[in-house]
Amino acid sequence: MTVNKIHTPHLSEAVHRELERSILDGSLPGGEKLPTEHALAERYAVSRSVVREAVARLKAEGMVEARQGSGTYVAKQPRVLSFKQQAEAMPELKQVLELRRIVEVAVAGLAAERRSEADIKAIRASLTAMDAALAAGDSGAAADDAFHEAIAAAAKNPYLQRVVNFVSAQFSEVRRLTWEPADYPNLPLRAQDEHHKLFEAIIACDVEVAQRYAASHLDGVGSRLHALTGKAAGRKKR
Amino acid sequence: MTVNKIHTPHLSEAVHRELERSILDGSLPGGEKLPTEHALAERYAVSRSVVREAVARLKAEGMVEARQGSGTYVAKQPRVLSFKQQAEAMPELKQVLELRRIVEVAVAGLAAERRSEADIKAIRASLTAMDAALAAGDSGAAADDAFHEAIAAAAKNPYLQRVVNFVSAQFSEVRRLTWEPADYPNLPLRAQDEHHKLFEAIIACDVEVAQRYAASHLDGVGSRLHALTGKAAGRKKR
DNA sequence: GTTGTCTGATTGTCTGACAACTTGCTAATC
DNA sequence: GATTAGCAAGTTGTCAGACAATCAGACAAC
Repeated sequence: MTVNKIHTPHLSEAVHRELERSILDGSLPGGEKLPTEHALAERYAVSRSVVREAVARLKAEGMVEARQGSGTYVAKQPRVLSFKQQAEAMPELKQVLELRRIVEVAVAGLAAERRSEADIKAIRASLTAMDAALAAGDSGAAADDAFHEAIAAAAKNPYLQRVVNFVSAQFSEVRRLTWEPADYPNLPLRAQDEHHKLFEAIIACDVEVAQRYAASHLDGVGSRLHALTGKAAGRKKR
Repeated sequence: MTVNKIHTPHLSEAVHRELERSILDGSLPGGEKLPTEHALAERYAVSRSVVREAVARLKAEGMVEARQGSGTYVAKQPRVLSFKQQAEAMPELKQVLELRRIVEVAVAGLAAERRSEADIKAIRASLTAMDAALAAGDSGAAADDAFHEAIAAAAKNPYLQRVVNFVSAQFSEVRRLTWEPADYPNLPLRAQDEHHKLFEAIIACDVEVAQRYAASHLDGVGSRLHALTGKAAGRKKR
């Protein structure tokens, strides 16, 4: 039994995605009434059941609210959106980075304060994996992910962990590019140096130094993001 | 047209809630197979459509994954849960408070740095509403909510705003208790004093002072939480 | 042990019907 | 003219049954 098997696309998922896109791109603004189930079923050439299931998903996400006899309305101010949805709605990495910096600097300090031997072991393993990737000219993006996750786990606060995991996920593309050896030969080296210093501070239970290196590392991420953005734009013109 | 009208309970929502509870309380652990739609329909004495809609909601939340021909399984490691779901899974307010403190202190500084006249106006309105509630012996909980939201808006970062809104929502019960005049006559006064000082710092664009007052206020929230927890436990025994 | 086929089980979709609820229009009343 | 009550039409919520699509396990053949 493998729960993670790739599932096939279904109509209800496709309709859900389409409606979600319409809401997020502003075609269907907050408070607006969705077309009736009957109309949506016609538009997408599916049965009403499929539409209802797609709408049930939107309800679960708090994106719409249905009133029996009246219609289904886009939530006026979706209060509780998942981070995933927010990222899709607002792909502003610099703003994510700001959140990331605030949280990960604090997390680094807490990790230095609360880390166990097991935490150290996990962080070291990811660091070692990154070193190996560097030496082999491979991508260490996955190990880089694991590094940040391990530090967040060392902070011993699941809420902080989730925020870190979320912001980390938004940066997975940047991280992947950063680790492309052919494209940016020096970037992983610099980031890895910062990783090592952060790790030493966490081992040493030095809260302030850990925070300082985390801040420096995140600032480095910021400037690398800037560099990547510029270079990616340049490539697009070609 | 009022989008925020309280909606009537529906079967699909009740089944969704039940299943969600089973998953969150561990009765249905990660990777486990849900009963079949047919079985669930029998158990809850509803039609299969109702079950399907409830399950569609769970799918949207990433809590389950369905495999046609096999069954529906609890997600092994829900990676992207909404903050709401996380709160329900981990009702540890002290840990939420830690996240809250980290983020709201930073947000206070950013608000002092970035606030516009409109932001000031909004913050002042909520502060005024809290003053009025105090004078009238009413609950200022809603205005208290608005106060924190307005400050988060002044930080001009939607991600931070969402985190603040989320952690604020987790504290709505504490806030409500804090504003119960009969129960804790001095608590709102002390919190309001802190609100005013924070506001003055934001007006003055004084980042450090704003952060200091925010930190102090959040520490106050922490000790009030401790007091409320103790008192609430005491009341339960009676 | 591996591959192919078949069967039964389960989810996904469709259709039609009726219940429950909302909204707007019209008639009656003041 | 303003207000209220009743009703029809429209819309969502639920039910039931049928069939399509997919999966997992059993068993046979190699």
